Amino acid sequence: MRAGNLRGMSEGAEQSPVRARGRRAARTSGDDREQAILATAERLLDEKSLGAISVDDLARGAGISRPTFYFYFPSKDAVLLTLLDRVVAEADEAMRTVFEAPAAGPREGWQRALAAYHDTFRSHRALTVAWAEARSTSAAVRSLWAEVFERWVQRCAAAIEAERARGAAPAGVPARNLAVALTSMNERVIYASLSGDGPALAESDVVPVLLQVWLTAVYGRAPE
Amino acid sequence: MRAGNLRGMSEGAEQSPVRARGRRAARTSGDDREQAILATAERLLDEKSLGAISVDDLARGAGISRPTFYFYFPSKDAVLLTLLDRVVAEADEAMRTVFEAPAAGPREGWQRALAAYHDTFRSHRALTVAWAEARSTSAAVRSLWAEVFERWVQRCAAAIEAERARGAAPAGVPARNLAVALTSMNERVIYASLSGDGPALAESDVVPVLLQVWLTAVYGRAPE
DNA sequence: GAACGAGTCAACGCCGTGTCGAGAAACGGA
DNA sequence: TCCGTTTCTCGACACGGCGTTGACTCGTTC
Repeated sequence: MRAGNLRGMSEGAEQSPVRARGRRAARTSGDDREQAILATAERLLDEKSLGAISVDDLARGAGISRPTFYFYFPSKDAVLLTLLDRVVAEADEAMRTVFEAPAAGPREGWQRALAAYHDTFRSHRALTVAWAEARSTSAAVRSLWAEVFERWVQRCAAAIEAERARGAAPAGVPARNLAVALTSMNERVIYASLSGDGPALAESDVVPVLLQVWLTAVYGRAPE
Repeated sequence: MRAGNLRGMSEGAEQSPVRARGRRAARTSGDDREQAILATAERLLDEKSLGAISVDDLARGAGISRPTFYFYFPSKDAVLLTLLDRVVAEADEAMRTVFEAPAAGPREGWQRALAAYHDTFRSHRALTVAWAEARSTSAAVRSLWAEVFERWVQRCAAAIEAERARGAAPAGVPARNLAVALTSMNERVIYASLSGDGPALAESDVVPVLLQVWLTAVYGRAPE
């Protein structure tokens, strides 16, 4: 009895589901179904919100019955989590790239980081919106988000501290607090521009505006 | 047949539910029930999330049966919306007060505005968290939020423009875009600190950090 | 060809929502 | 005082989503 990949219970590593133990992964029709479910989920998310998608929709879309769905995934959230793992990997990779590449100057560097953040989520609009939606209902989704957020905050806080250390940025509130506030801004502004609900910035305005706020917050000074 | 107050359908004004048409509001046991429902909702929200509260919980808490609940409110969301109307009124009042009172200086003024924003939502923690949660499931809730957000943005954008006009703040990205980004930051940072999920600022750090970002973003300059 | 595991699904139980229609309770007039 | 109207109440229902159970098929392996 395949337990599905266990997203949804116990957080943690759990990279690839140990799959293909047998020499040649004999008869993998099961994997096809699993992929079909994931593909269906991604397709349906382009059309409707996560809440409007039922397990039955996913099963039908993958050409199986509802109980069979549960053979592959323990819940709808687990499907989302599996999909999100890809996005998270991509986001982490983008972050690594950006923070390790040498920048021509501060403006260049922060600009690139913000653009990377924006691009990553913009290129997975539907998933990003579903992610935010599921945060209120699933602790696992919430904590996956918290991990990603935390990694960005740490990178940014470290970068701010480095700028302060070399005398390029003035001291002020703790670097970590600054990073938390600014990263929160990124998150909310980008989400609003992707989901299109309420007053939001046009996509082309997002990075310039965020950049201005980041630069002044990190390097600028208040009046008096 | 009382239609309940019609929160949940057709947005709009709809201040007080036209109640008490009869000379003396003869026999208002109905109002008592309605208040009981609202009070129950507020009490339960302190204990559990909106999603974990069923219509049955609200009905039982108010001492009535589930069908009777529907005599007073068309849905659970409508109860929340009614509760939120109070918070919105309070937030608008706080905003009006803050923006109309003369400030000793820029720092004073913005500090007061941020504190007002923070205080308003902090004093209704449970409702604020429920509000955010319901935004993903109810269009009415979403649009109520958008209205409040928009009013703050307009006030702040106007204030920024005034500062620019009198030469105190440099030109840069459009004032409205700046206001949208900064207000988004407020929203997200305050929500995170109230809901306590994921990495968040301590409540006492919220206003100082936000203030630093606002001041530098409005008045400061980027390097080069 | 028996035993096994992977895969499949009809049928079930549970819980939440919202509605319908039959009443009880209070009032306002004739 | 009775009678109609309005207000209010709820038992019973229909529906839909979730997750589980138990039996059944079908290849593979020994």
